[in-house]
Amino acid sequence: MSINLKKLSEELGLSQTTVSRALNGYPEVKEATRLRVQQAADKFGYRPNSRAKGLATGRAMMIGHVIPSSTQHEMVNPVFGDFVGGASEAYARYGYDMMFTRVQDDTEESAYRELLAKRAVDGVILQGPSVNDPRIHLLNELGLPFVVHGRSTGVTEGYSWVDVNNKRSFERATEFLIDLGHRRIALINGLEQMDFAQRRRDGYLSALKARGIDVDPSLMRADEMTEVFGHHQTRDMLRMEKPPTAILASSMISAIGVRRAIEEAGLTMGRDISVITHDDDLSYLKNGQDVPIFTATRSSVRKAGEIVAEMLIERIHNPGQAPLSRMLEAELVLGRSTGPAPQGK
Amino acid sequence: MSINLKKLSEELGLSQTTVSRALNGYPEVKEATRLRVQQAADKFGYRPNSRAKGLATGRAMMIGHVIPSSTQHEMVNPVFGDFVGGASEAYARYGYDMMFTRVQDDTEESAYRELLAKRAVDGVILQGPSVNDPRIHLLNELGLPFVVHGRSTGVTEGYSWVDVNNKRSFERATEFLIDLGHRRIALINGLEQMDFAQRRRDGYLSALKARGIDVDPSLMRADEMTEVFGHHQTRDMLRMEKPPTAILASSMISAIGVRRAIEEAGLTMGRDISVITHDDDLSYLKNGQDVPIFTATRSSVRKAGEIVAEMLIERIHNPGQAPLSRMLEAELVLGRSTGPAPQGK
DNA sequence: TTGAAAGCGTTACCAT
DNA sequence: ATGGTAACGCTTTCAA
Repeated sequence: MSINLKKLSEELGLSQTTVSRALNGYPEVKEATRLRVQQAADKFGYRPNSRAKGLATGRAMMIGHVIPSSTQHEMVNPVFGDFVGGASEAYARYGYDMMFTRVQDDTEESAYRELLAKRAVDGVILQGPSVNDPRIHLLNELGLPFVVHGRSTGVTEGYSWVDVNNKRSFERATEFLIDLGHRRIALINGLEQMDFAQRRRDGYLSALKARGIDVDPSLMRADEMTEVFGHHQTRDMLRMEKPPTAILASSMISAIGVRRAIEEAGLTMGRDISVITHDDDLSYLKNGQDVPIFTATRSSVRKAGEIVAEMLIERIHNPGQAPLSRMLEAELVLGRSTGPAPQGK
Repeated sequence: MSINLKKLSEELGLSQTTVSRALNGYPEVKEATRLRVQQAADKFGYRPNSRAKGLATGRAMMIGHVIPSSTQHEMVNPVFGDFVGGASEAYARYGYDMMFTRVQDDTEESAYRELLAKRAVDGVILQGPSVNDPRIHLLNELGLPFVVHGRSTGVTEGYSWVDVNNKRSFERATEFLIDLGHRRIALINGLEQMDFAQRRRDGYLSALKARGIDVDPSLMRADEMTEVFGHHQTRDMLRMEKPPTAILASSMISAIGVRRAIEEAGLTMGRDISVITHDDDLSYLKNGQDVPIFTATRSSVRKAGEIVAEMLIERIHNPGQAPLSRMLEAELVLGRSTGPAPQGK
């Protein structure tokens, strides 16, 4: 059996109380004692049992992330990794751990209830909110501290959120393509009920309208952002009478399918057609001659993860405080690369 | 305050003992009683407090994953998501939760010690082993149950592992390119000290040698599998006097950089050059005319995650049992697509 | 078939 | 500045 508080205190000839206090930095313990305790603890590699500590303090020091299996591909989405990477960074700073629970789609609601009932977490982060997301009401009702990454159009009650300005990002990306001379710009978007997808679409439409360009609904495709989806939609659009000359892809993963379809069609990227998408930090390309155009929001997502996590911890520490929110501008990098848009055809 | 065992038992006019037994399926409780207890529990939404339960049973019902921050980009790697997705599926089946701990690179060892000392997890999964990975000895020494995803060449002591046959996969991919007529095949590999990278390289070399093709070291590049890396190496190789006609990329992410560099160079994929990489399930492309060639190992990785998790749980339940191991063949899909390799040039 | 009570390893309150 | 002890919420042993 490993060392515990009782053994450690016996070893030191002190009470458990004093040892505990010394280790937790309580001011009333004599400095000499604290030092002695600290050294003994180090020597024996003592760490308080987290279950016991949690039971005694009532805090789990754990943040929950619930992943519906339909969003399974989300975990595969680099953006998910970026977000989680940022969040875990913040958790580590405050001594929190991060827990993932995978649930069947129809069990998501009970998953939150259980997390709370089991007292397994001190709070949760809500990822990928849909329009009118019912989970927000549920969590408010449960009184489980949470912060949403993104927003949920239609929800009227208060909630804390951190979001990237998706609308503005896609507006700018679209404007950029228009500036390059493109007129037939396709949008490969995420599932329509996802809040971010709506905002991105709004940005796209807003840019087109501002420039007086007709919106062609057949150039707007929305579904789960898989590679297959990107491929099929692009293939179909390239077979149209007037195919798009540029494609704005809502996800790095679906963009892979987009590019595959372009390859298959025998077209050359950047000459016959332009693709613009979320991407890694591509500043390394900036000085290149034939730099592809792109938006770089991945680093913004990472930062969002950090901010969401901090906000959540803040809310856990100060329960009952009014909802907070924070809007982030995406770090956009729009490079010129594709030359003028293909004419006519 | 939420419902707990005490309140529930008072509500029922039974002892905590009986209620606990009823809920945990002990045989000695009368069926009528069990039913009554079960209904009341459902009604009040009672769930045992996981900290208290863990403290009483000595089991955390939690599996740990330690992520060194240098491997941070790993989380962004789709393969990481696939693996974790598979693992969490298995965890859920057995009632385990999944915990991530992010650590500074130099703190990784103490992270495991702490996880054990705090009794925060029942076992851990070791991901991304290097050659001669010191963590294996550490975990054996600590007696913390673990299973390695991958193997570690050079480690002589026993350990449980699940691995995909990386060597054979890359051997077959290389053979396939050779069959298409390619002679100058580049390998964009992961960090040399990673065990999987060595095995992949071995497979690549083995195929070249079997066909009597000279190995050109300048066509072999190895580093962290980022997009930037894939881009830079490809750009450099394309500027060589005798550039490669095919590129075998060890990661989907670096392959994105590879393709970017090819675009920049004004080359057309599948005509001027072929790229083959790990990828999603691309069976959807099978019937296409200009199907790109590829290997599909992502589904294998997912399955590996599931198997690793099951093996770990098995080991947690039966401590002291001899190490187990399991080798998986990657589900390879090698489609013909690129036509003959570019001649001369 | 049921119950009382002793743990599990902490923290925190109340004394001293 | 230190110690005794209750409490946290559950499981499990021992009795009945």
